[in-house]
Amino acid sequence: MDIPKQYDPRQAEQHHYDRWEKSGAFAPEINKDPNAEVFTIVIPPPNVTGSLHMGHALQHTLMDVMTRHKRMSGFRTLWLPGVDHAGISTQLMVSRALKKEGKSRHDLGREKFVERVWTWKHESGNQITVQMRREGASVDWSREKFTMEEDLSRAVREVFVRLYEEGWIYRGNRIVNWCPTDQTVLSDLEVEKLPQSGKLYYLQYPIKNSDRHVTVATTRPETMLGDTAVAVNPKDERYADLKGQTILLPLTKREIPVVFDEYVDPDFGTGVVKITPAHDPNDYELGLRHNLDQVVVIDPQAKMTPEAGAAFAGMDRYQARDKVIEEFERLDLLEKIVDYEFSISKCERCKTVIEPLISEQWFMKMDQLRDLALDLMSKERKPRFVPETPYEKIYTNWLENLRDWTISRQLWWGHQIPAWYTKTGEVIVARSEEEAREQAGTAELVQDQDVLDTWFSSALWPFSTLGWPNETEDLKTFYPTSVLVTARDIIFLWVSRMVMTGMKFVGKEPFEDVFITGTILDPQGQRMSKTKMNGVDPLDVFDKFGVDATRLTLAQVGSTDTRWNEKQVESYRNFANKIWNAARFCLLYADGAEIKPQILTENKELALHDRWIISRLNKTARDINAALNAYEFHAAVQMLYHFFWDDFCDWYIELSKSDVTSDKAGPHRDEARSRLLTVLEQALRLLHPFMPYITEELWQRLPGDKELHPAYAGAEPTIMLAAFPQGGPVDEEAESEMDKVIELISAVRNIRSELNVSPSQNISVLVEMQNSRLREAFASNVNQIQRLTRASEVVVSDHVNAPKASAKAVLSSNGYVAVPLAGLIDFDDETKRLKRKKEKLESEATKLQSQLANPDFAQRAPAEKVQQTQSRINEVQLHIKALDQLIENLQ
RNA sequence: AGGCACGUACGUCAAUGGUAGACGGCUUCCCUUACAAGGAAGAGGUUGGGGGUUCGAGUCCCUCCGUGCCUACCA
Repeated sequence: MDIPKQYDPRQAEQHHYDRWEKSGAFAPEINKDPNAEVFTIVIPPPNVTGSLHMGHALQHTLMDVMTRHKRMSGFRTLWLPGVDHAGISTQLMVSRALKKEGKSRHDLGREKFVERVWTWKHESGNQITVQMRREGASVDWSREKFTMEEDLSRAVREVFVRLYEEGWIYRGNRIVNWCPTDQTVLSDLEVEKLPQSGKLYYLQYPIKNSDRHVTVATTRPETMLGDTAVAVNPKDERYADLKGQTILLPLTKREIPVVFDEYVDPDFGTGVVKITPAHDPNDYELGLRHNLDQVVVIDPQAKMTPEAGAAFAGMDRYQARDKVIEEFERLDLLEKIVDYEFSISKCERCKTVIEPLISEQWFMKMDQLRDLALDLMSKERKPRFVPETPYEKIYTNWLENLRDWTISRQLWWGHQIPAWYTKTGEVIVARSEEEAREQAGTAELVQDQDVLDTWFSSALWPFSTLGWPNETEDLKTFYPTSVLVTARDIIFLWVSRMVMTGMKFVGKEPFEDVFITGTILDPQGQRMSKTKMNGVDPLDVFDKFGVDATRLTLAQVGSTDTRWNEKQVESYRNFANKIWNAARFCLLYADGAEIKPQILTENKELALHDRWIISRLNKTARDINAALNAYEFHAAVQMLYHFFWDDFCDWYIELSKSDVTSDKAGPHRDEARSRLLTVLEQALRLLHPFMPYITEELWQRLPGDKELHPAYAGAEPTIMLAAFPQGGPVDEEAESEMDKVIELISAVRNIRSELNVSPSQNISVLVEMQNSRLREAFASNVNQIQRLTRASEVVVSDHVNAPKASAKAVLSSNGYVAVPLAGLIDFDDETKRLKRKKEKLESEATKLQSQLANPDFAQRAPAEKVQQTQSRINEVQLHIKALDQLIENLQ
């Protein structure tokens, strides 16, 4: 067999995914066990406009690790993929393309525009699904969903109608966040507040029938044209005499009242606030309380309206601002302008400054839905957040302060609101136009032009994708899903809403657990973002180091924020190469070997290193299962790395090498080779959820029949469907004896290194060991010890007469090892070397003894702890004593 | 403005209140017949500062310093 010396990730990545997908191994139907437990994940649907970024790669890796682990453990697994129609982003993207042709969406008209979006979707909207295949994501493509397709749209309409009938969805005229660029309303969660340095303008408003004035402070002077009152705090004695006074609003000739409201903070600014109910959310609320007029002076294009006055009508809001200031200056009513830091609301997508406007929109009442989610948390503690802190609290706090959700959007791309209007203005909400006609008793209906917020359909994702509102088999089988894996920034936008709708419409929580991933930051600790251009493209990393190495790096990130560190990926690339070469060795000596998992459990007389590796394998498998079930990905990766590299490669392969590579063919050699190959095969299975490509590539090269998990009997062979090792008995005796063998070999290597004895120089190794069991263990491993210490002879005895000119090291359990080095030993240096070791031990002993000497410790610490400390002291002291002996012998 | 996290080796990160670890990097030696993307052996820490609780603190409490994140209607 010809196996290259270096692992080529690209080669493996090209060969397996298609076969997996076509064989149906990703679909739950592959599992033939009718009693199999079910494991489900629905993917957070990426935007159809999106391409893969590090956040996706992280989430997908974790979901794939879980899914592959559960699948190999015999679960009926479904990882359901899909894509979100992403209303605003997609509409913007297609509009931009149109602009290049010199057209706007209005030139096309709604119908043609939407057609155009669909064409775009079919041509270039599947980029991310291609990239997910590269990642190795074992999603069931046969169930792939898109939020705009008919069955999901049906679910959207169903939910809308039901909530409308209950009075939880309503239409109303309220102040909303308006984006003048995108020409649509936005929910509170779609605007971001950014700190900004600006100016605070102090304007003087004359008081009628008086020569006095009040001064108000504002960051947006242009809104004064829409002022309908000024307000002061009722407790503010400075302004008590304003009661009943009228203000002459400059530039407008309007007379406006003074109102008294607790909202005003007397300590800020002048303590007098100008009130513009039509253009500020707080003023709007205050206006309602005091029955104030709403004068609209800014229109949806952010231009001034005729109501702003002839001098301003048609002017841009910022131009108007300058003009207002100019006028105030001219009238000598501008008191001062000061520099001021404040936050400004911007459209999350296009960064335009939001203009609060009064507008007729659809809203969803959230109080009862919110209570469903809060009750679920308080009564059943669901969903379970991982990590629990701080996310459980963040989630509940947010729910407690939840306000109504603006669900309509003035876009064309999205789910058109299933509401129709009759000529007389009657509103009909229905599941379809026919239904609406029936209800209205007329065919002359006009459908509402708005669409729903993209997150409306996302909120239904865990059940709409499984066929709801139909009572499908999939819904019965896979809902509630097992775990949701997502980033923390959409806990409110998405997670909470899924919980609420899931409870309301299916009556059960949509997922048991919510795993919140960490964030991958750039090397400077900054968030990766398109605008900063500091993002690392996962596909570049795949190309450079391979998908498997990247996945291992990402899996380790888990739920902690981590700075991107390419070195880490490189080290896992090296790990992949190590795996490759370990397998290469096993395969080079596979003649006569077969994979027999039963040898791992049968009670047979085996050599120490065989018993040891089986024990290590069992323990590692057990611990990895536990770690994965607890979402401790970091721990699982560490365990795999150490098991494979340290235990399997550095020790087991080396210890079994002489048997495996022996010239003598025969059962002894065959069995050694079979054990090696079997352990390798088990290790590949453990690695597979993390490193699907290399493990499959190697597994396919292993000789003979390889067993699949019984649930997948008869399926096309793939490591994907082999049973995940569950772990078995741990052989404490073998582990402890092996530790001593390792200690002995390390001690000799240490002597070699410290005394600069070249590896090529022959040495003798003399071992004195009082403990008979260990003496036997050493004796029966003389060949291995000799090989690994590169010694010409190894003598093990209960008493050795080592020459004085020997380098020595103390072994635990009453023994020492001596390496005679006539001519190379300087007695003074050797004494110093041993004394250095002694010093280290002495400082440890001192520390422990002072602890033990403390009567409080002996009294209050658990007996077990005291016992442990005592026995450690004994051990250390024994070691010191032995060292003293060696030092004395040198004198 | 409030709230919440975080601060551990040169770097990135681990550590149910019980002797502080891993990987990379670094130093020395070695192309030993799976692998130099490798092997062997090392060096490296008052766990941001200070105080407290405890027999015992990286871990719990207080405080200061530093860094992030989220929420918010201060015009």
